[in-house]
Amino acid sequence: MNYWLFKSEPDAFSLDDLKAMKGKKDHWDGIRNYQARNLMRDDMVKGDLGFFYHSSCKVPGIVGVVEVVKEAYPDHTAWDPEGKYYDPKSSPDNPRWVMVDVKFRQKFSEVISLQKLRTVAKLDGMVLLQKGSRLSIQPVGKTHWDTIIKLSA
DNA sequence: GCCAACGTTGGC
DNA sequence: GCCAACGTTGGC
Repeated sequence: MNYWLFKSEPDAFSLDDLKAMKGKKDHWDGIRNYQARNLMRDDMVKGDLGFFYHSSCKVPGIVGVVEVVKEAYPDHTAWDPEGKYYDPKSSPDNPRWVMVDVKFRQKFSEVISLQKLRTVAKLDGMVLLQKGSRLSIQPVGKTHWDTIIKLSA
């Protein structure tokens, strides 16, 4: 059982958007960073849980929890020349990018803001809080996970 | 909108 | 394989 953090701009795709999807699930497409891809492809398994993080918005922070319900498979949005995630170097024969499916699990009663997270000593070392960190899929340690879940209660 | 930090690209 | 130039991310 692994824990993760999924970053998304709520203007593009929010936790509420996920909740509103059929089956409350969707594919996590558009990842175009090798480190993030490798985490999804190599380490993410069905049943893993992840925080849903809202970035580039008024109050950046963790808004809820999602579950990985399908493991990595080719990201077909890379093959659409009209799409904004098009990558000519990816093809069905040789897919360069992958995605997973995630399902809505929980929305916190209030956002646990980045500002708040920075004040919690137990979260020292969390990838999200490291300077210059902009990885869009991040691993979260169990201790950090539990600490944040407690904060949400 | 600014800008620091980071990843990627491509010439050499 | 180095590294300068460029594009992107994301908090503020």
